[in-house]
Amino acid sequence: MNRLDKMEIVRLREFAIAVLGRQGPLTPSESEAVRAGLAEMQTFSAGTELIAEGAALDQPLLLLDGWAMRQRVLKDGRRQVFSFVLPGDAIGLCARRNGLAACSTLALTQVTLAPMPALAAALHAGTALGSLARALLSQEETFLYNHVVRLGRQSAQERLIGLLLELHTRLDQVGLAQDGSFSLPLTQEVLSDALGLSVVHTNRTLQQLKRDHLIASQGNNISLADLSVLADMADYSPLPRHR
Amino acid sequence: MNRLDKMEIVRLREFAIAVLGRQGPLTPSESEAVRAGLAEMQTFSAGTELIAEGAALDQPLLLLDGWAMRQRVLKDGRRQVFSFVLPGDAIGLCARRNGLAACSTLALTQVTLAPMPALAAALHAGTALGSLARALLSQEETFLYNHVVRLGRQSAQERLIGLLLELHTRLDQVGLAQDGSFSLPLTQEVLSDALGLSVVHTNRTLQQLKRDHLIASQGNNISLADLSVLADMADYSPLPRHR
DNA sequence: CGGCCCCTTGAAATTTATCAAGGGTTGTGG
DNA sequence: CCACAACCCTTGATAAATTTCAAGGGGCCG
Repeated sequence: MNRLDKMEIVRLREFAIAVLGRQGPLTPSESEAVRAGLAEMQTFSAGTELIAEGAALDQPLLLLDGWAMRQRVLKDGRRQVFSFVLPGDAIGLCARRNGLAACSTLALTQVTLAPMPALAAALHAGTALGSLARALLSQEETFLYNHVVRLGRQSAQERLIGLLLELHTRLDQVGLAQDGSFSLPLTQEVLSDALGLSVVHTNRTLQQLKRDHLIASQGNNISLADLSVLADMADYSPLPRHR
Repeated sequence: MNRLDKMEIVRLREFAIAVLGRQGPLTPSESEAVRAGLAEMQTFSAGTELIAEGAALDQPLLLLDGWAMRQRVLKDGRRQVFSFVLPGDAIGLCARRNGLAACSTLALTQVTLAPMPALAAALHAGTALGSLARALLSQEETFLYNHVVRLGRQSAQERLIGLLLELHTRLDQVGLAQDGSFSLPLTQEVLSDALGLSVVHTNRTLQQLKRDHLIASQGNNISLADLSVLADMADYSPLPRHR
């Protein structure tokens, strides 16, 4: 846990309110509950386990800053990363009573979270916050299905492009991408464990994409050269596939 | 759609009632609703699309007989099978309002289904049927996560064993496996599309398992020789991994 | 009988993993 | 301020897993 300066706290509050209000204005009582949650925001350092596999999902948290991931580790140490949790996403939100976590969630960077029981409360409501809560869950499901397709039926290059495009779409949605580029705080090892590849192969695939001028990077920043070309290469559609 | 003889209808009703009552006795009104649903059972032939990708999930159906699968097809024809739907499972059940199907569901064999709105109604109730409905959904989620691990981090042999063990566990749960053996109405092509392998490789992997006397088959029937040896080979645990 | 579907096989090509090692950067303690 | 460790990225060489291509066989059904 860590101190945030005042400016940062203000920024994160505004971010949260913008994200939660994406589907429409909140009701007064929802607003109140959101405000209360935001007052409790906390910061955790990279590597912290935010939710353990099998834990009860009863206290949704809104991720305000930083990245987290959902993962599982096999007996022999192999690891699979299921998904990434980005700012504006919820952790521990579940549409079922007594839901349990199917995998553990770890902070990938320093993260700031705020308890957001209002999300759970709104889940079955007809309000904008309710739609948002359900949209978060349904996106999560969609992303998992898309990930299965990548792992099961796509080449290394397609997997990588598909994942990068998905991350871009999601970050763009909350204002964290500019013109195809965004901060990607993942080691190649984490990326590999998400994509089901070896680190060496991930490295080479990334380099090939750079050589082909399809992506560029400096430090943690990555930039996707031509979204529509990339989307075509990986059979990627930014929106749910029906529609 | 197809005619069922009377004996078969009786058998399927009893099967449904046993499955739905697995978590405890139903309330009178639930019983009534279940009975009403069962009166409407229908049969569809193999290949029928039971739910289209993007369709509204508002009418849960209980699968009484036969197998179905959830799948998606890429632009170029590659296919990924996400999961199998076995007797006793629900199709079109969703914990969220206005949920949409993330993939399409197809009948793999001739199937018999009964509308079961009582499952949706019970989702947020404290009754035994409510627990069952939630258990069905949470199992489905668990299976999907397990499948991601298979595709991302396991070898062909591990994937195959893991899937066969999962199918065995699930069929055993509803009385459709005897002593490690069960009916497996899947072509090797479907199996391959689930496991993310080529048909040829699936075929060879299966044969190797047979040569090693780990499995045996005749026709659609498969039999798993030693469940604990197999479980060990594929890092498989029949129950949710926590516990 | 012919066609279709599914399973099987061999050979070759391709993709991906593994092994081993070196380089760069960063943070930390001497 | 330097030395060292830890971590991450990179590279080359080799091995292994998996795919692709091509073809043949068997069973089932119209």
